[in-house]
Amino acid sequence: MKKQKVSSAVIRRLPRYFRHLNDLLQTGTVRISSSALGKSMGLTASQIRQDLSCFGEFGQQGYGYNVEKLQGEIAEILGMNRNHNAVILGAGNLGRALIENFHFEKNGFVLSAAFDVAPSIVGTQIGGVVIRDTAQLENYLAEYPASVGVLTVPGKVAGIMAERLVACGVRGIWNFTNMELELKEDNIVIENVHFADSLLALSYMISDTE
Amino acid sequence: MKKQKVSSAVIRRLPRYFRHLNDLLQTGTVRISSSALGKSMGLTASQIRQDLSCFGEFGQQGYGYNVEKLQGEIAEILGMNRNHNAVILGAGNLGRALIENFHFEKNGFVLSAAFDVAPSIVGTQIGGVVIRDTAQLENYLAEYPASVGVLTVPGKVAGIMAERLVACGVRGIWNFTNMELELKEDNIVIENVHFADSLLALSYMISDTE
DNA sequence: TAGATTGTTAATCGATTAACAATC
DNA sequence: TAGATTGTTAATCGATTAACAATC
Repeated sequence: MKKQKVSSAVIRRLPRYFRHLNDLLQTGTVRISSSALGKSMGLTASQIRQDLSCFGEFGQQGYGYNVEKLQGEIAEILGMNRNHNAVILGAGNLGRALIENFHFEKNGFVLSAAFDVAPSIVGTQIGGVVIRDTAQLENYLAEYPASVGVLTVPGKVAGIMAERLVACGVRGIWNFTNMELELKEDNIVIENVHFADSLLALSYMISDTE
Repeated sequence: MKKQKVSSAVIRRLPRYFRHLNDLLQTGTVRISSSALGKSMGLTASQIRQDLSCFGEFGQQGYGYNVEKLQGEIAEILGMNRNHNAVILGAGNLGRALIENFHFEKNGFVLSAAFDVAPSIVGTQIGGVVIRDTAQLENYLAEYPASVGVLTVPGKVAGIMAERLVACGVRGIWNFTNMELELKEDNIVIENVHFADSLLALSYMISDTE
C-alpha cells in the first residue's frame, strides 16, 4: 500500500491530521484547502500537500479536499480499519485508566482482554473487560490473537512480559513502563510512552528563559 | 545558560541521555565515550558530541565523559534542580495513576497538590497527596505557586482549566487530555501526551508490511 | 610518549518550503 | 471562462554525519 519509505516525521503528523479532520467533521465542514488546514494546525500548505502525496492524490484542483473522504483515507493509511486487537498487561492505576477512559474503538482497536497477577482482581471486570490471570496469557492469545500488547506493568517485569507477548505473536508493544525494551526479535514495533521524558522536556522548556 | 537556540530534536534527546546515564550509574560505570554511549542508545558518536556542544564542554580528550558529572550537567540543563512545583487537576484513574506511580521527585518536581470536583474524594489523600476542591485552585496557588499544571481532567473542561492554571501563574501545562489546547496567553509551554496519536502511530507501523 | 577521544568545522543528507504547470 | 487549488519539481533550510586538529 505504501508507495515509498515514509519518514517518521510524516507518520507522527498523520494522527494529528486525523484528529483535526475529525474536529472539522464535527463542526460540519465539508471541504478544506491545504492552506486552511495548515493555518489551523500550524503547518504550511506545502507540507500538508507533500505529506499527503506520500500516499496518494486525495484532493481536487480548485476545490481542496473533501473532509470526510480525506479523513477516511487517513484512517485507512493509519490501519484503523484492520480490526486490530489489543490486550493490556497490568491492571493497576494506569491500566485501569486506559481500560476505562481510553477509547480503543475510536482508534480502530478492540481491547479484548486485560491481565494481572493480583488474585484479588483476577476474574473481576473493569469497564466491561474481564481481568484474567497473567498465567493464562499464552492460552488466551493462542485462542484470541492480538496485534498489540499494552504494557502497564511494573518496570521490573516489563522485559519479561514483552518477550512473552512477542512469543504469542504480538506485532507491536505500546510501552507505558519507564524501561527501554530490547527485544531479541526483529520487526516488532515498540511505541514508548515515556512520561518522564515528556515531563523533562517540559521542564527544560519552562526553565529556558533565564 | 543556553548558548544558542536548541532544536527540538536535541531537547527530546536530553531526557534519554539522562535516563541512559542513570542506568550506567546504577551499573557502576564511571566513564563513557561518545561512541560507546552512542552504540548503546542507537545514535552516532558525532550526534552525541554535537548535542552536548549546545550546552558546554563536558568531556575530556582521550578519556570521554565522567558519567556522574555528565548526568549532573544534563539534570541541570533540564532544569531538574529548580524545585519546580506541580499540581494535578483531575484525580480520576489517570490522575491517581500519576499521583501514586509517577515519581515526580525523580524528575526534579514536587507534586504539591491534586484537585478534583467530586465531593466524595475531596479531602481524602492519595499516595500522601491531599485531594482539594477544584474551587480552591486559585486560593491554593496564590499561597503555594506551581510552575506546572497537570491536566488529567475530562476533555470538555480542559480548556477552562488550562486558562485557570495560566491565570494562576503556571508556566507549563502537561496535557493528558485529548484536546488541543489553545491559550490566549503567549509563552506558556504546553506539553501534550496524546495517547491516541501514539497508538495510531503504532497502528500505522504494524499495518505497514503488506 | 602514543593512543584515545574530545569539540568543532565542513560535507552530506533529508525534510521543509517555494514555485508553478496542470486542471477542476 | 477565471479563480482557486492541487500534485510535483526545484530551492532552501536545518539536522545529522564525517573528518580532523587539539590535547588529555
